[in-house]
Amino acid sequence: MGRAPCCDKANVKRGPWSPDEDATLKRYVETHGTVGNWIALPQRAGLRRCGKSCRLRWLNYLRPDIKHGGFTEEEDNIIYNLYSQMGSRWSLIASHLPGRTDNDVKNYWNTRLKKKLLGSSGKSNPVENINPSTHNSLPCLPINPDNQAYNLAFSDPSTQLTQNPTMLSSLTNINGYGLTESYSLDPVLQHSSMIMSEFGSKTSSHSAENSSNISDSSAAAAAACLASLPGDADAGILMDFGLGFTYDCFAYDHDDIKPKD
DNA sequence: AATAGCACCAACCGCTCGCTT
DNA sequence: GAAGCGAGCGGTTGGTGCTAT
Repeated sequence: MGRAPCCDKANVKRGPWSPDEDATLKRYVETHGTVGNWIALPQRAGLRRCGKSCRLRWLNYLRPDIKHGGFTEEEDNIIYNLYSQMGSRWSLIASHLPGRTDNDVKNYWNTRLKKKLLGSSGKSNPVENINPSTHNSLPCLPINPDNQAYNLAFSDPSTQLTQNPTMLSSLTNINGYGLTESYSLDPVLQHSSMIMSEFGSKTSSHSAENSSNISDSSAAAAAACLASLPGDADAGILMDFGLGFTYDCFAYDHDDIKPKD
């Protein structure tokens, strides 16, 4: 048996809200507050609407402190940074933007910011250089003829790589890369990082040439991460070790990053 | 002027979480 | 501990207006 519906769908109105309905809901909430039962609210307020619909209408549109449209550059940057750290946790991201709702931020991201990032000028499309990686699979790094050192930035600053056997084993056995330095606090990104450089043999199966299937969300996360960097880094590698972040680790060319002023 | 395609955004849907009984 | 319920969340859809052809 399925779950009981939250309202009688045959007897509730759907679609856009009329000014009268808005006024009724607003009047009711301003008088009685939002604390309590949203499911019972429409009946008490005299609205033929689903309680969930009332809640959404109030939170996303009628609340007095709501800001609509006109996202600032500063807000864009906050969204970039937070999305790169936590992915599509819209309510959390919105909580850092006074007057913005999760729906607003989500719509703004999906319709504008994502496109802006993936097609950004000046920085090449990170999708070209990043491989998809999945839980417990080996991260994929590009072939690196110049023995380039990569910096690794972790989504969770408290990540203890050396105490995480799965992650450490993966990183030290992939693609001929090796960890050459111990932990430090990255002076640019302000979170823990680790230098890794290439050595030994490489396997072509992990080469950048095979990196065409990156998912949309991973590409967006990578783009957001690159956008948040202060320098000219134009590519990086996302790594997901299943720690609960959109990506757990981000490898990038450290020479591209300029120190903060 | 007509219309096809696109962008935007409000609203809906289904799921999970957490609280209460 | 299990079941029931409401709140909250994120993904998706559909309507509307704008732009290009």
